[in-house]
Order: sequence, then C-alpha cells, then structure tokens
Amino acid sequence: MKNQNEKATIDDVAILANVSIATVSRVINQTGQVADKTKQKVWVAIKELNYVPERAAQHLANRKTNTIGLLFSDVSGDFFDPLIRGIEEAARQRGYQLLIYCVSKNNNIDEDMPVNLLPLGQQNTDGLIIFSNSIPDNQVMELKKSNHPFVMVYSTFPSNPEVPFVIAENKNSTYQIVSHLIEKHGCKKIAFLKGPAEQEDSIIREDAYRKCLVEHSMDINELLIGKGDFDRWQAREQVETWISNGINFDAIFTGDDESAIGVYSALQNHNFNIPNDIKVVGFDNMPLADFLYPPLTTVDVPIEKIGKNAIEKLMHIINDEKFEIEEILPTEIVVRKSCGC
Amino acid sequence: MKNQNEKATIDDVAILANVSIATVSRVINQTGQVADKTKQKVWVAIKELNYVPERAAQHLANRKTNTIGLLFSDVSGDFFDPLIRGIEEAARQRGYQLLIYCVSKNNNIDEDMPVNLLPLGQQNTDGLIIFSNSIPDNQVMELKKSNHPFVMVYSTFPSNPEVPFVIAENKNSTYQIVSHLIEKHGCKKIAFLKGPAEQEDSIIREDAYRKCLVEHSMDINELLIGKGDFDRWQAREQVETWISNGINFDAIFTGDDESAIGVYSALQNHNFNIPNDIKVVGFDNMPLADFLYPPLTTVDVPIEKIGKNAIEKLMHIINDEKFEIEEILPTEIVVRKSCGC
DNA sequence: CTGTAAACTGTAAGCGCTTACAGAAAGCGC
DNA sequence: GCGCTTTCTGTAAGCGCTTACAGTTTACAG
Repeated sequence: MKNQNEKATIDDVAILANVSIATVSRVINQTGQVADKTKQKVWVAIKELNYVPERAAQHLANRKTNTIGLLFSDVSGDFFDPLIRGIEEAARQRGYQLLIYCVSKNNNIDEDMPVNLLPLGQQNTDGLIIFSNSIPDNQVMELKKSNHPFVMVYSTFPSNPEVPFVIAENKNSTYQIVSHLIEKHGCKKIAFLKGPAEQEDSIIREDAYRKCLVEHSMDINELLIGKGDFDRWQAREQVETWISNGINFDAIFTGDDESAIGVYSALQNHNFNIPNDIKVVGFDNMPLADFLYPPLTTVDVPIEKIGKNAIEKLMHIINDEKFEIEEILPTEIVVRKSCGC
Repeated sequence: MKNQNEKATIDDVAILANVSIATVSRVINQTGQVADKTKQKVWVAIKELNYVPERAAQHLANRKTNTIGLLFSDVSGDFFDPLIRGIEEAARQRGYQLLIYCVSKNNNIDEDMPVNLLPLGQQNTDGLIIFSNSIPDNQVMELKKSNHPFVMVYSTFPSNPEVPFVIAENKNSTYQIVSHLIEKHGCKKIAFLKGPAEQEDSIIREDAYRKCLVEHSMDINELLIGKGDFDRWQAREQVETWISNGINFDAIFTGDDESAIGVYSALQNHNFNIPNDIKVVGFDNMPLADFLYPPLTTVDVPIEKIGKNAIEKLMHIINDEKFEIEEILPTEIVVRKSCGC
C-alpha cells in the first residue's frame, strides 16, 4: 500500500499474499479454482489490509452495476414504508444495492426529457422498479425501447402489453367491499373518492364502484363521486366540501386508505360518528388502518410482497430468464369496525 | 459504435464528432476550454447517439462516486417519508445520488462485522448519513477512524465529540409540553412512554419529563412510566396494560407521535375520550398529527430540514470545508386539541 | 521415471472515463 | 512576415477491477 491513508487495492492484497491479482479476484468472487492454501493466504491479506473491492471498478470490468433503481413519486409514508423495505431487502438478498429517486413537484420529470437523461438508467443501474405514474407514459415507452430492464409496480401500462408489472387485484375486491356496504349494512348513498385521473387503480376502482351500484339497482349520484387523489389533504377537503354543501351520504368508499385518513379527519371534526352516522371503507390496509378509530375496514394489499415480487421479476429479466409479463396479486377484504361490523 | 445495440461510449461520440475523447469529456464536464464550434459538434454527436456517460467509469477515473448513502433502521412511515425526501432532494441538487440501506431485524448489522464490510461505505459512496441508532456504537467509532465522511441524524454520539450530527432540540420542548399539561390543564397524573433505551432522544425526553414534574412539585410515579419504544404497537400494548391493571392517569406524554398513534388506538378502543378523560401530547409533529382525532398537540420537529442540513454538512465534510460539528434545530410546540385546548 | 490430464496461477488486455502534458492553431503587435 | 502569448485539441497514462489465455505445477497411471 503506497500510503497508509489510502485504501488498499487488489494489488496491495496480491503483493502481501504473494500471489497475482487474478488469484485474489478469483478467491473473492469464488470463480475458478484456487488451492486452499492460497485462498487462505489471500483471505489473511484481505483482512490485514481491510481490503474492500471498489465497486466502480468491478462494475466497469463486469459491465454490471449490481444496483437497481427505484423511481417513485409522492406515495405517502405509511404506504411507502413497507414497499421500500420489501424492495430493498429483496434486492440486497440478491446482492443488489438500491438507488432511489423521488419524483416530486419540485423536480418533475419533463415529458420531453430524453429517457437516457433520467437520473436512473443504464449508466447506473442494471434495472429499474418504477412506481405507478412516477414518469410520463411516453418515457415508459422510450425506456421499453431502450431495452433497459424494468418493471412497473402498482400500475400496468395498457398502451404496451409488453411492459412487465406487478400489481394488486383491484376490481373484485372493490366490488366486494362496496357490496359489503350495501348488502350487509344497507347503505343507500355511498360516496366515492376517486384517485388521480391518470392512475389505473383509480379508474378500475371507480368502474367497479359504479358497476356494483348498478348491479344492486342503485342510482349513481355524480355528486357523490369526489376527488380524493389518494391524498389525505385532498380527501379531507372534498369531504368538508360535501358537508358544507349539505350533501348527504351514509357511507364513503375512500378509494384508498391514505384518503381514509382525510375522511376520518373531516367527519370527526364535524362530529359525525363513524360508523353510526357514516360508514367508511378504504383500500390498501396500510399499517395505520388498524390504528384508526374505529379501525378501518379495507382491502388488504400485500404491499411488501409486491415489492419483493417486483424485484424477483426484475431479476428474471436481467438474467434473461423466463418470466410472466404480468402478475396480479390477490387482495382480500379485511373487515374491521368502520363499516359498522 | 460497434453495434447498434450496445450503448454509445465516449469513443463513439469522439469519432462521430471528429474530435478526441478528451475534448468530448471536456465539453460534457465543462472543464477546460473548448471552441464553440467544437462544442456544438460534440453536443450534436451526443444527442445523435443518445450518449450517456457511464457512471462507473467516471467514478473510477474521478475517484469519487457522487453518491451518498443513507443508513436507516425501522423508522415508521409517516416520519420517514419527509426525511428521505429531504435528503434525496438535497443530495440530488448537488449532483449526488442516494443509495439506501435499511437495517431491520432480519438483516441486522452485527457488532463484530468489520466496518469496511458495511453494505454502504468507501467502496460505493462519498459519504454517509446515518439515522439514529441504525448501527452499533462501536461501528460508528470505527467509521470515524476510517475517515469516511458521515453525519449522524436524529442522535448525537456522546462517546465521541468529533462525530458530526444534526438533531432537533428535545429538552426544552419536552419540558414545555409537559408544563403545558400541568399549568394550563391542571394535569396531576401524567404518564410517559419512553422510547428505546439506547436512543438519546428517548433519554433526554425522559429526563425533561422528570425534571418538569419535580419542578412543579409533583410526585414521579414509576408506574406511570411505561415502555413505548417509539412504536405504535408497543405503545398500544403498554396503554392496554395500564388500563387493564386499573392504573390511573389523566394525561399521557407519548414520547413521540408514532407512539401517540398506539395510545389513541388503545384509549379509544376502551372508550376513553381524548381529551376529556385523558389528555395526550406527542412529539415530532409528523404529518399525521393533524389528522388524528382529536388533532394531536405535539412538538414540531423540522424533519425535512434535518435531512437537508445533514446533506449540507456532509457536503462540507466531503469538500473539506469548514463545518460545525453539531447542529441542533429548534423545535416548537404546536397546540391542537388533544391536550384539551 | 515418464507422459498426460487436471489443477492451479500469472500475464496482459480491456472496461469507459479523466486529465497532465505537450503540441497545434489562432490572435496580435510590430 | 515574425515571434510571442493565448486558446484550443490530442495523446497516452491510469483509475481498480475481471477474465481469456497461456503457462506452470501436481497427481497419478503406466
């Protein structure tokens, strides 16, 4: 080692162990055969020098970064948490690092930005996990063309059936939970808070909600379909508006649990009792759902598993193995008290 | 470009633009002088080829990774969210990527693990942000010795006054919020949920709580000091235990907002009214605080700012600029309704 | 002891970039 | 036109690794 303060390189190890750098590389990566005695010497030297391979150099030589990128937007905390954990852990177990990039209002990704200028891409990752609508559709197309492996999470990409994704089942479970309100609790005026317009979940849930009402011979009152944006602030505001406009409803399907937080806040601030005055059900079963009062009836989405499976699929793609383009994980309704049960 | 499918390299650009790779590098990095006409040619070639510099190669040549690592443990979502955003955004603005690693039960970092084997370190980052107690103390010491830049966030490192940190003020604000309960609302039996024993915040808050009671000539009832662990599940359990043991209290200082979630759940499930029966106050002012019912009186901690400032300090360290070892951001009590106001 | 295959090890090229250094071109005063 | 400075550009070395290929050693049957 030229200098005590510099970090050791593979050369230093080779010199100290009295072998060639090729051998050092072989013992570290367990590639090729190395005599036990030699291995031993090398390990000793590595420990002695506190040697850690420089990842950049490995990447360059391997033409592989061993890191996967996560692109996400403003998912709220309680939901985001299990997701990122699932992803990070699964990635790490496979020897990958996780690089992240949050898209937010302040640093939006422009439609016109060439896809190769995305902060996460071929230059620094072996593959990408893209959360929902964190980048514009045309970028997804470009990315697909570029052949850089990626998988979408939490939303499909209808315009191109080749784009792999992992999502949760939406339609049936929405139908079920709305039915529950109608059949079990006799709700007549069920309000609905729709998510962001571009988001697929949002659309599917709305369709299922409408279908459910229709098939139960109920009128659809457009006044009862509000904007929730899967956002607690927006949801609260919408409910406040309904209340101050004197609009009547006996239940709310909040679109997602994040919105349910806003709904609870608005209703309780106006002294409505949940579920006696108004029943509410959500979607996602985020960790908080069981801590709200009353505990929220919702649809359980295996968030962490979605993350894990996304990584798994991504690995298949990266390794050129066979994989299913689409994966729809089952969800199941979890009945707590907010629906009146 | 040898092959249409391969990504372009700097050589391809150089050939197409009919200049040397040195020149290409110079225009990309804006280092050195390049004639306008030449610059132009280079940019055209870059666009033409969709060229993006390979980060690994840059790193190797620069001896700089331009990425900073975030080491965190089980911080809960609603809290974690602003933090990570603050950090990621600040880092990106300075041209750094964010690599993350979650320490959790399943992949704990062993005390004996040599610090150079941490998944985040010299090999892949230029510096680290370390959240609270995500790695054992001795590792922090080792890291310090290794001279790799890092800053602690959300906790100081008392055993070594050289370790830089960014934290929020704890003592005064805890004192204030407990006083508020006593002076303004006449609380006589204030329970307290302490955080994880190793965590500094936890200790400071407990001390301030005790001091406040003593200075208001109140008895300290050890039965009213429970284990909250800054964890909603644990907090709920502790409160349930108190209730089922018939222990009396008229208020709870929950230690942090995350615990407050558990406290609300336990109290409300047992039909206690907050604040009429029992007043509760928290600490952190996480986004959810205003959405709980009743809205939580708590102490506002500038979470996102802590993240930002940590990055800033880290940059100073990396760039060998002057910096303050310690930074304690002011907090302020935000009064909502859960205290009875 | 020899020959041959198997086991092991080393040499050197190359991954894609940055940059020190030197050389070429341009500008300018005379 | 000349010399000198300034501006611009290219050559080549080197960052720390992996790995193809070739060379050396060992094991063992004959």
